[in-house]
Amino acid sequence: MSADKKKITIAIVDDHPIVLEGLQKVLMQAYDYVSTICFSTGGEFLNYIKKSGGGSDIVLIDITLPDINGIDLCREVKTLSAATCVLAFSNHNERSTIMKMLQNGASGYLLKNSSADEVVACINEALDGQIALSREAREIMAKPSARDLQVLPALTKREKEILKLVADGKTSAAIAAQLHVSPLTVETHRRNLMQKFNVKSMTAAVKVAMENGILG
Amino acid sequence: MSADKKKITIAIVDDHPIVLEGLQKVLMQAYDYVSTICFSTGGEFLNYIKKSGGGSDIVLIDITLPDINGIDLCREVKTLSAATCVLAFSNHNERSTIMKMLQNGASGYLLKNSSADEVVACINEALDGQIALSREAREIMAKPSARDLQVLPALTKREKEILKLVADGKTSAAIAAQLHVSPLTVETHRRNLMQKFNVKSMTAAVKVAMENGILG
DNA sequence: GTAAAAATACCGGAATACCAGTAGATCAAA
DNA sequence: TTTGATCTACTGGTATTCCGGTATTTTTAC
Repeated sequence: MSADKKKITIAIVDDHPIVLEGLQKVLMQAYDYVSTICFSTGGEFLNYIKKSGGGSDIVLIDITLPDINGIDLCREVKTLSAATCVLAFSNHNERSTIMKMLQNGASGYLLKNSSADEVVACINEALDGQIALSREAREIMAKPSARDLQVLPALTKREKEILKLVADGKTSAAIAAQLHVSPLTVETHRRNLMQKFNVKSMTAAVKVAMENGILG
Repeated sequence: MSADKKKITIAIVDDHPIVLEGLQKVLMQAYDYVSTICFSTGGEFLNYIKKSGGGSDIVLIDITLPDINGIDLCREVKTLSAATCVLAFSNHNERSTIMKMLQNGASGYLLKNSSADEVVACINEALDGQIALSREAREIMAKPSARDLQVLPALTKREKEILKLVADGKTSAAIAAQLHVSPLTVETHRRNLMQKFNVKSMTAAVKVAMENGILG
């Protein structure tokens, strides 16, 4: 892989100083003409884009950040500066997370356990206009589990509210009293919830909801 | 802080090559007389201890490793080589995880978002024979939440089995048939489960169990 | 302004879960 | 070997959920 002749700018947004150090070291070794610029929060990077007018060629974004999640940050970056290639650099190995990043305009996804070579290879692919996934990310995308394909039911506000109260062990009567509605209404919501989750009892509905982070 | 005159050996066990690079860079800058040695699995490090007879002065261990968890690895390291100071270097910010590491003989706990200075300071403290916690780890230890203090009920094999089936939406009759016992027995287990979790319905029990990773 | 979605509400009845208390059988550890 | 924990099982009764179908009102969105 020949080094790029024109100077490229790589930004890194990660709140782990040690990771910042490691990436900088790896990138300096791999590229002759590169400048790296580090940020520990999403806000700092967005400010930089606005002030510098254009931003970096590449940005590596951690999913977990102190002020904003990497998925939303990715969308904002692409809105402000469409030319910037966003690569996720994260520990999250859920298929749904990778999907969300790509949906929001990311050019690729790197698991944090990627080797230095892999990181550099992915950056090159991204610069080349391709979608760059690290080895493990590719594997995750290749074999979706049954759970990945299961479409989560869209719950209404009221349904979520009632689901939470049911999960707290409250009876329909107690919930009705608390929400100032008829117990019969609560019963209807329960039934709709079970239908949406495609389960036979609220116990199972709570389990599925917990698995998918809808509750708690 | 004056640099140590005698040569110290720092081992790092982490399956993230970038973190390895970063730590190496930081340690090289901070210490004149230091040699670092990296491992990406717990097994590799244990082999190294056995072969080298004694191991390193300090070892930084990630909690999440491919072959063994950092807590068990810590215990094994201390058994093989009591003189080695173990420092956890992890993303896990649960109070219970920090407690478990300390219980198993760790000399300290560093969150991965620690600064380079903090890492060096903690290593020095550990070398000095003290317990070294990073700023955030100290904060976590200082204010335990209600959930941290809540003692999880110890469930028997059978209880776990029945809890899982209940969470799948099965009725007592169905569970009884599956396990070849009386439905009345299943009812008794249900009641004991609710009592242990201190909740009023199995729905709530499932929620608490899911929150604490008892259920898949 | 109108159609779709959501929230509300009802009936009757069957199924199931929850409650309180008790107790024999089994098995592992002290 | 005896004690404690676990698993098993029962009686009898009450409370609650779940099922089916239906329908009005309020919000939301195009």
